[in-house]
Amino acid sequence: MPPRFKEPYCSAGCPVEAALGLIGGKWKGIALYHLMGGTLRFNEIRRRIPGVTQRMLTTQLRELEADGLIVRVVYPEVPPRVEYSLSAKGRTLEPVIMALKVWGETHARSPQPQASEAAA
Amino acid sequence: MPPRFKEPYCSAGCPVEAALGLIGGKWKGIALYHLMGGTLRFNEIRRRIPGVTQRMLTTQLRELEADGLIVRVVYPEVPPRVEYSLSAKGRTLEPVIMALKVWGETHARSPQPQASEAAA
DNA sequence: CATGACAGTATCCTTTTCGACACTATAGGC
DNA sequence: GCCTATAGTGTCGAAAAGGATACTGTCATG
Repeated sequence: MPPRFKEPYCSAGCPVEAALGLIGGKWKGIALYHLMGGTLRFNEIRRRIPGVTQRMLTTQLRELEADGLIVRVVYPEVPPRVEYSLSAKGRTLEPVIMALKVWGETHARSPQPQASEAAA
Repeated sequence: MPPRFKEPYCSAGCPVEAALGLIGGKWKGIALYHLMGGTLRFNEIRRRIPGVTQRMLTTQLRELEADGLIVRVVYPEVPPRVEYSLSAKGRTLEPVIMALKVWGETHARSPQPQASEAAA
């Protein structure tokens, strides 16, 4: 849980930090983004996010659930099946995530994911 | 500097994390927010953000500067005068910050600053 | 002369976050 | 019997972020 706002230390800019506190986890943005495409199982999300470990993904998803942004449904089957989807509150985040995404695509292409096509 | 995206580990959700990496510092959101109101001196920002230390504010502002989001102008005067303002790139963040702010105001009133009016 | 404002630095420390790895339990395929 | 897949948990350690405090140097004020 992000310990961002323990006290009402800030005046007007605070909601910004509050929102950031909820979606600021390292993998939360991507997870939410993928869930915007619809319900996904745990390993489906995991496969969509190369580099994340189970433990990390579990943690992040649980925090999102605790914050009421996603819904976690466990089917008492074997092998286990757990489905994640956005909650109503989570869906209200779509414009925010999209604003972040559009801005990132336009202005933050820092991680330029090519190191070999400089001259290609 | 936020070491968020060292490798191109993610596909489509990545710009979201990239954007988050730039504005995700603890005080960056508020600082940017206040700078949207116009140019401010160091201590003016500081006074607008109760709870931040010089060191933290310096760090965050320098990172924002390094990321090209704000402009820092030093006037070779005595006593020193340093003015901070949004860069052109920083101004493109306004809709993002505002989306965050609106969402936070609407959905993230978590820090409900009361703990004694439960039965009152 | 002492103090405060300005805009920081330097040093140290604590908290938080992130990540690697091993482990659970069951079922199905070979 | 062994391996894989499912969705995790537990433990440990490293790294990063955040924070407390003290210090710089000059000028104006009292």
